Amino acid sequence: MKVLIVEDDPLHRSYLHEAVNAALPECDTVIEAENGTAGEKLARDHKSAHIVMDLQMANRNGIEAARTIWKERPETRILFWSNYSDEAYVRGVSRIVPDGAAYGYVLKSASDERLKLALRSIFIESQCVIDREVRGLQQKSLGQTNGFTDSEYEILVDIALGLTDRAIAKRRSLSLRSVQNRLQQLYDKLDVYQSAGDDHEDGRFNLRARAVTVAFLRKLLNYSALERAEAELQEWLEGK
Amino acid sequence: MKVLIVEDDPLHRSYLHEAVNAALPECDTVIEAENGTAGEKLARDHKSAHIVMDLQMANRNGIEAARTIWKERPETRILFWSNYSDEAYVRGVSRIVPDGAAYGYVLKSASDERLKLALRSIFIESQCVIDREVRGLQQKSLGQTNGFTDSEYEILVDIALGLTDRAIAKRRSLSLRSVQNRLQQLYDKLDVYQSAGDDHEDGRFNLRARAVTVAFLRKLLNYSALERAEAELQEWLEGK
DNA sequence: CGCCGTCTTGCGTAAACCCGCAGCTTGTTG
DNA sequence: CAACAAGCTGCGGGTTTACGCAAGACGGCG
Repeated sequence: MKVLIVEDDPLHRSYLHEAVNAALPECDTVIEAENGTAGEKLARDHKSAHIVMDLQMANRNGIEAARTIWKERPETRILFWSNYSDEAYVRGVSRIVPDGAAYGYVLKSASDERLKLALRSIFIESQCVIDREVRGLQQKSLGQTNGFTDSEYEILVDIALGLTDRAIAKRRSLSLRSVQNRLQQLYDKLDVYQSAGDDHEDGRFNLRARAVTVAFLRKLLNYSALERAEAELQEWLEGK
Repeated sequence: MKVLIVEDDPLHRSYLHEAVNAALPECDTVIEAENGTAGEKLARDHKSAHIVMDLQMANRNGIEAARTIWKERPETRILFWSNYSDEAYVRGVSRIVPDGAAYGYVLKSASDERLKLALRSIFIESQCVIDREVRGLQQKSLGQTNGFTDSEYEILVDIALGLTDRAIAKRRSLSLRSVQNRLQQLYDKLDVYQSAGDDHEDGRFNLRARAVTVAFLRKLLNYSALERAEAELQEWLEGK
């Protein structure tokens, strides 16, 4: 058995290396990549079926890399190992995991024990292992309670990118008014109307900009989500 | 000599611990904190004069912590050790360093050697050591070439927070029109007018929102900068 | 001191945005 | 099938933005 480790940070990389050796005696080879691009290439060359992947790497982030890897070989097992459980990441990951694929999401703050368990469960037993904290987000995100619909999230991204209502309408094939409806829905859920109890009418917010910031502060959005969205936008712009 | 290490990640923390021991034989005690809040407390209790500080920690980030520490004891020497050289961080740090204080900014990607050298230079020789890459940003940021004025940066933050023109005017004691002037200046510098060469008039951007995103993608802003700005905003709102 | 560049401010306009009202299309449920 | 909730869309109007034009204000500088 071969395991590929894709991770920026040399310290974490060698820690992972040890953890893999300790948890998987049946693993005879460990290879390492220090960014997403290299990771993709190695995965292809070695036909890796077992990958431990960091999200958030400078060069090309884990989600991008995982996406192309899964596109080529959907049965690949990937354990995501990340510092954060931002909703943006969680959403990003669950958007790209192929049907029935075995994968995992473990936080870096987890104990050695938990990491090793996750490694065995995913790579040997083909089980999905999702960190409890992350799991919570996923639930909330899928169930509607307090969570955001896909269309709400979509429009959030669109205004975050700086599109006008008209442009959004065109992109999503909606009428202007519908776009604005969704915006209002979004403003509602983000609770963007004034900072709590402040009744001065002068301290008003620009809802559109405020919504984006609030989303950021709540980790609904983060840098990597923006980056991806921007790339998609550019693509769309190309295609007229 | 006593050294205080403030760092989230246990791996990095122990790495730093070793590096300090190796670089500074004159150091007899090393204490560790795993977030900003704990760091501040330990610094106070131990009257630490030598600190290695991570930026970007979950609980309370390094800039906040450094600010309060420096407020109490401005002669404290702090070495910032960070993964990133976002302009937002660099700007954040240089805004809080007291006159004549010895401090350093080293990237985590630097070699062992460089880290050790920096430790000695700052703690023993009271020199400032700024990573070359970071230095570049600082220059650009101070010299006007291609960089952003303080007032431009200020208004960038204000729209990022989601304030209306009117609110900004009030906050910064300007007329509405002046605020809008500065905005235009900002839009200019960020080059927010249409995505390169696209002459379809439909693909237009909402300049205000777009500016924020572009700033984010260029790392002029980041999460921690937003967080701080938001806190300041709330303070201001309190004070009517 | 007069010239000049930078910054501030007011006026005015066209466009974009926020949003209530109301008619329609759907999918769901008893 | 009737009833109802949920989402799409057009209309209309009050606000906010973006920005050209032009008149001061302030700070060098020859």
